[in-house]
Amino acid sequence: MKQPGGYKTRQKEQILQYLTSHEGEHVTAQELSRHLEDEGTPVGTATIYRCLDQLVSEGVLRKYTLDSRTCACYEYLPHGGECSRHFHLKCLQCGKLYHVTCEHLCELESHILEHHGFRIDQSKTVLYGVCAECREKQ
Amino acid sequence: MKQPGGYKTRQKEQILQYLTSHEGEHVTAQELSRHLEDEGTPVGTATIYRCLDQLVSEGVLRKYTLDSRTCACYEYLPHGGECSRHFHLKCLQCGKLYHVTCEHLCELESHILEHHGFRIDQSKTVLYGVCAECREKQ
DNA sequence: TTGCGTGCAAAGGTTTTGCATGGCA
DNA sequence: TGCCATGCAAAACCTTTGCACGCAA
Repeated sequence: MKQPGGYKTRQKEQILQYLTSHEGEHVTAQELSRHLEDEGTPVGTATIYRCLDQLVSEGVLRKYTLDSRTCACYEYLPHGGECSRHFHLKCLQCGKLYHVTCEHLCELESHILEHHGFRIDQSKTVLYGVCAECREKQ
Repeated sequence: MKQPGGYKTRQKEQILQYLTSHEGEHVTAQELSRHLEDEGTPVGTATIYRCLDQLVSEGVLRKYTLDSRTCACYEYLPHGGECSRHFHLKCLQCGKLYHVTCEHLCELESHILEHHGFRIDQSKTVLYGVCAECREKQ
């Protein structure tokens, strides 16, 4: 999580606006570019990538690289700072992101720290899998 | 998991040989290419990718896409894939990847499945944090 | 001999970089 | 005014594809 970030520009606001209105979904740079063009307010590719990177380093977005896609996905993180206190479960099928606060996970964290010497950074960690809803559909 | 695959060639054997001798590590196509060139037995890029894809579809290798890397990683699956039930811990500072097989993690998996209805896919999940070595340095 | 495997080069797609210009504060 | 942000184009990368030739079975 860094400083407030630089100037406020039309491009930056539009990019963030799109991401926030697609909470819980993963968005690619290309989708974003296409959307902004359709809106009649195109933004250069380089700018899109630069803004996304900036938002990621500010902790506003999270960057994913899913196997199914050939390109990176970005997702808005709604709960800001709170996300460092719980784990994230990301459904590979519907793309939904679940925020889980659970003693088991806290225990896991301390177990790994004590027995494996590794301090997990919850804000960077995402557990991937398939959620209950999607499993029922099958 | 498919049939035995086609002909046996020098290139195919060397690629598999490298992967098996680096069990537990994530290898990229580029590293593989570089290695084979250093050995004095270079293999064309296209061939490398074609062989890797083939081995993945045969279930011999697993393909990853880690966030930190921009390219895909491949890993040999020692026991036909089913027994490689371990989690990955990735150090954000030194970049090292740790493979952890631990009952605690298996329990965690079943806990999340039972209590949260979410089936974790270990092959897609990487726990990020800081390893013991890097923490000592600080 | 048959047809898959290989290597080269070119194409394709995503992301980054250089540089001059534009715009916020 | 001082910087950062933007846009364009080109570059840098990773991966795939087309095609002629090579080689395993």
